[in-house]
Amino acid sequence: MTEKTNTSRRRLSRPLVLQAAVALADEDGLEGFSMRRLAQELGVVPMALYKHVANKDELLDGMVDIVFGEIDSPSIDGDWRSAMRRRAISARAALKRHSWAIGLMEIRSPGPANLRNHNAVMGCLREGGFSFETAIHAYSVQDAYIYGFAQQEKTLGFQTPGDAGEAAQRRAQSIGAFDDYPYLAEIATKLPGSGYDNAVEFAWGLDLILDGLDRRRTPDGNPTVASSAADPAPTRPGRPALT
Amino acid sequence: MTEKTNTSRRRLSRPLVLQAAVALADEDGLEGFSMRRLAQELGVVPMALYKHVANKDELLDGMVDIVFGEIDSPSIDGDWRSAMRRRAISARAALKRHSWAIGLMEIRSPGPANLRNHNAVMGCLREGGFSFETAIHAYSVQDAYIYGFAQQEKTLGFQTPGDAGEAAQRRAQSIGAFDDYPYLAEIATKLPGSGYDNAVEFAWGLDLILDGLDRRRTPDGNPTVASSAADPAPTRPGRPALT
DNA sequence: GACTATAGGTGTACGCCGTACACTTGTCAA
DNA sequence: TTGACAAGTGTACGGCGTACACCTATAGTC
Repeated sequence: MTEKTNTSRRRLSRPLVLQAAVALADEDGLEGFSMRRLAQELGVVPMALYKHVANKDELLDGMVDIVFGEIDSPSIDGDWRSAMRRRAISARAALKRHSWAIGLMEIRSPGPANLRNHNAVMGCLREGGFSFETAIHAYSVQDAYIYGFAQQEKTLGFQTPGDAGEAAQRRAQSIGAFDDYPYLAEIATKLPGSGYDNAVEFAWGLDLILDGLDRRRTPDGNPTVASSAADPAPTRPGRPALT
Repeated sequence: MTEKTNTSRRRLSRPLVLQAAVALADEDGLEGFSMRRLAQELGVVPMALYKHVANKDELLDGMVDIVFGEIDSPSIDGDWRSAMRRRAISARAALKRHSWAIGLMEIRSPGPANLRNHNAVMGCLREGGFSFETAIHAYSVQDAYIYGFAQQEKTLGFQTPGDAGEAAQRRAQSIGAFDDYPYLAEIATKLPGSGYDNAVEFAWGLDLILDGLDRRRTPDGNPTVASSAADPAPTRPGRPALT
């Protein structure tokens, strides 16, 4: 089970390499992930990989785009709010499945799935009645929250309600910090019984943000950045008029 | 200017090592940062560092806690909202100064400055009238936003309004994606003239979140998690009663 | 079926990395 | 002056990404 478990025989291909790479990172995290480990997993010598990917960075780009491909692309028609909510929740799920990707989603140079998703988000907001400026803001605040939350969730590393409090308690006690930090102590003692759940936590903040966006969506909202009069969304099917 | 510019002579110390490490990471980023480079910068052989830090991980812990120390700790008395706003803005500033720390703030095991800050935030919320459950939510959504925004800002890498549009344009064009992604194209063409500013952007989302928190702060707010009746904050000066 | 071009797998090697372990040396208390 | 001990040194090991030259198995032609 440790050697060449995967994929019958040699004769690699780029998709096969990418897929094996994602699987390996899912298992071992990004620290355990190396070109040499991946090659071994594929039953091949390390340098063989370089016939299919330019280098490790480019490999990571491809892996990240696979994760992007697992995120719901909102449709342009329909309720912007529920579409955004669905996308955010599916993004959190994807990042939970592939938590090695969390630091990378925004760093690697964007692949096709990334571009498609981002275009769809922006389109959904524009067609949902957001001005250009406000759509940019809305985009920014949502993505910051999604990726930031995923990062936190990865760190704290508890998923079941039971674990949550234990983790907090272990942490605080290991520092011996209860006396100096009464409010942290409150967390350590109260969280265990509170039925804390990361999915609920994520939704709470997400809905707070979506509420706020809805409230700022109206065309008479505050244009915080220089903007001209009416700004219609790009013409739908093809390429918009771009001066 | 490349060799032993720093700190006159040998005779290291832990704070000196940490400080030099932060400086080096500020300059070269985390990729360029290695024990060997740091030792060289200090005019010392690599193994000398290990007399003052246990290993690279522990060194990173110390570096991160220095960054935490540069973040405003909110005071417990006074307006919770302005205190939270100040903390968030100072956190963004610190992460901008030390952008290498962005992926690390939540991963490394917490140091004293970290604990102090987190305790102060929780205290500020509790004394500001948030129920325990809501304070946890408030905490989570704020930190996710702050760290997520910092991550995005680091990636996009533009700071001056001028750069912003150029970066977007360069990005989109390098992919040749204009035709397929009209809404991304809109960003690429409109952002340059819009006076985009990361500080404004950050504040927009931050205020959206703080508005939402204020709206949910009232004691009759929705206790999403199991909670008993009245839950007073921990008694102020010393350690609260913890059953 | 034999021949050959070439895509794809191999072997070796280099310079980086973190750090274990045994050593020398500089400093300060007695 | 001495000697203990903290601090800096030198050497070495295994792992990393990957450059470069090499071999080989397949596929298209006759």
